[in-house]
Amino acid sequence: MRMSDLIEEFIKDLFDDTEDIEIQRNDLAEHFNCVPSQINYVIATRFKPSQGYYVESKRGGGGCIKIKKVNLDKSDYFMHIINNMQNEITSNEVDILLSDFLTYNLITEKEAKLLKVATSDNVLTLNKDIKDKIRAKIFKNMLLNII
Amino acid sequence: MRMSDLIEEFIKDLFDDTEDIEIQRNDLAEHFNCVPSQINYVIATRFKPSQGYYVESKRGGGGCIKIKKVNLDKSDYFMHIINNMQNEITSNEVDILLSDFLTYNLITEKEAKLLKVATSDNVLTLNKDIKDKIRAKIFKNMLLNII
DNA sequence: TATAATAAAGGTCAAAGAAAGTCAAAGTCA
DNA sequence: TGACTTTGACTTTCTTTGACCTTTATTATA
Repeated sequence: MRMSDLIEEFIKDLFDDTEDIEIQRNDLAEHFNCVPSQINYVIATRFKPSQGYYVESKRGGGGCIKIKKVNLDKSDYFMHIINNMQNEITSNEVDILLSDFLTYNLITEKEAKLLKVATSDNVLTLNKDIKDKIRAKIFKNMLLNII
Repeated sequence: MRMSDLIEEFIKDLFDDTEDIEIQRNDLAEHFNCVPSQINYVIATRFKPSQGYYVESKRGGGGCIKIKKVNLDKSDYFMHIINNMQNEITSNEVDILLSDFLTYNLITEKEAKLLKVATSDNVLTLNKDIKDKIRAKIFKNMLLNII
């Protein structure tokens, strides 16, 4: 499994029953035996606002990275995601959203599978720019129907 | 025997008792001493939706190709539909199929709705010729995952 | 005490690496 | 000859790594 996926999982496990966590970049990097900037990569790709996370950090001695999960009720959460989604989305981003939805039991496995399939790269054989737009449309519209 | 046939056989043997497998293109190519793109050829020609397979992949470090096998015996009717569908379909034709599926209780209302949304004209804002092709792909692949 | 130096975080960005995808030319074989 | 197969150069996507930068806190010093 990919290092970045492990780190992502690790961080998500920290949200046990709180919605606010704090990590130290260097410690985490050491724990995973990777360069510190990899933590930034994971946060940048897996904890974006459009995925329902807010991140803030502080440098200097005692610095840290705080990640906050927006925790709304089901339909608000979806609306948040839908509203904050750009009008394009990559299949990677879809994967991450789906895994979040599943984690919080917002959708069923079957629905996740259908969302995934309908928006997958193998199915949407189009140029990248237009593909990501169509994907976003399909995704949003399907989501609206699942709510 | 042809290389492609050997590779096909090899992959099919991986479906031992699971219906989901994962391969690494480069490893497989190395194993068979062929160029990596030959794996794509095998997948493209022997693991099509009409043959009951759903494929997805991911690039980059730790990337892989996942193939899912659909059990056809149970769903002759679906396979018949998938097999006989041209590689393009209009939204009207989708409607007709969906209403048939519902009539015979092959899918749920919810699934029908999702199929409809994901393939609707409003969502697939593309030129007609390409639109009907993409629609067919989405439809087939979603169906495979509903079976 | 105010200031300067140092240490201790975290941030950025681009290059390198690791997969898989595409496409068309060349080869094979019935 | 025409359909299928093999090959390889080139592309795209995603991840990993590292050198260098900025911000903040602490400590030493005039």
